[in-house]
Amino acid sequence: MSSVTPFFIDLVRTETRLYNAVNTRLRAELDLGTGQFELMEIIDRVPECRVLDIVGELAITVGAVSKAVDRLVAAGWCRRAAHPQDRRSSLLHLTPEGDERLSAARRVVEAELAALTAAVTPDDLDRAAATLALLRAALEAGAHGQLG
Amino acid sequence: MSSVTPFFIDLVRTETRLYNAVNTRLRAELDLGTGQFELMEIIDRVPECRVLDIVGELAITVGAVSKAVDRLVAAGWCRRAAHPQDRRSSLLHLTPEGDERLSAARRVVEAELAALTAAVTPDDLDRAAATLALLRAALEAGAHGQLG
DNA sequence: TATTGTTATACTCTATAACTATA
DNA sequence: TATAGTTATAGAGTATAACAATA
Repeated sequence: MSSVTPFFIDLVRTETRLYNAVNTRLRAELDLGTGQFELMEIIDRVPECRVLDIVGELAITVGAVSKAVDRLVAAGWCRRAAHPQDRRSSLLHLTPEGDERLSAARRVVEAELAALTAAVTPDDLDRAAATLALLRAALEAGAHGQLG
Repeated sequence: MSSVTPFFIDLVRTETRLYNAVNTRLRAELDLGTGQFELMEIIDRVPECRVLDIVGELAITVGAVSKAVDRLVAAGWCRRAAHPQDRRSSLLHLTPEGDERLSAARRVVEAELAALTAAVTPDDLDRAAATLALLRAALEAGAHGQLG
């Protein structure tokens, strides 16, 4: 049987390099980190988004998300609104400025990624994407709310 | 044309979950982090390994590697030896204890990854691995020593 | 009691840069 | 001068856990 560890190592190395490159472009052009971009993507996509929704999707700690939201709020890109049914919780939504920043970031990210992945055929990339999506879904189904 | 961003997001999410799970197992069973495992893998594999060799492979900063090596040395798993030709540099090598720890870690990592990726067929996994390896090589060729 | 989030501590990593020693 | 590595600072991530407010 073949080993899975080399796949893991290539996955980690590729992720690091893509993430770093995207981060550099976003910082230079929009004064935004990749982490902030990911947070804003989720807040924009998930209806009535709460902090724990972000925790579940990013698989990072609730403390880290809470502080990251603080920074988005301080930047003027996000607001916390009172949750009508659950007063422990806040509903997160982007401000108009946040929405504009996110739209611009999406274009930068896509352009940078397209350039970086040009060495691989679209067909191979699509197949790898499908496998990763499947693997991701299986990992999320198995995690049951825990990180990892 | 199809978008590359969803591929990137699935890549990052999958990497995070696999990395977290491996990290949890290594911490619990060997009191070792995944980052330390990666460092020791490189030190073990690269002949006459120097700090900058690790920087080039992991795409993290030289400061982070220098401190990480400090921790490996403090744990008794690695030593710095004087470089015979270049006295600015040290040659890194694992101690016998480090070697044993690495061997044990390899088994834990492979077992954990095999369990986590069971939802994907070996054939699909091999193809995704080949695509990632190709993409990784292209990114490393393009980076020319810079991070990213 | 369990859940949602905030806050605190300590550690690791990030970028950036000053700095030493050597090539 | 350039390179190899160490060290320092500040910001952001990690785990862990105490904590408040609410379900």
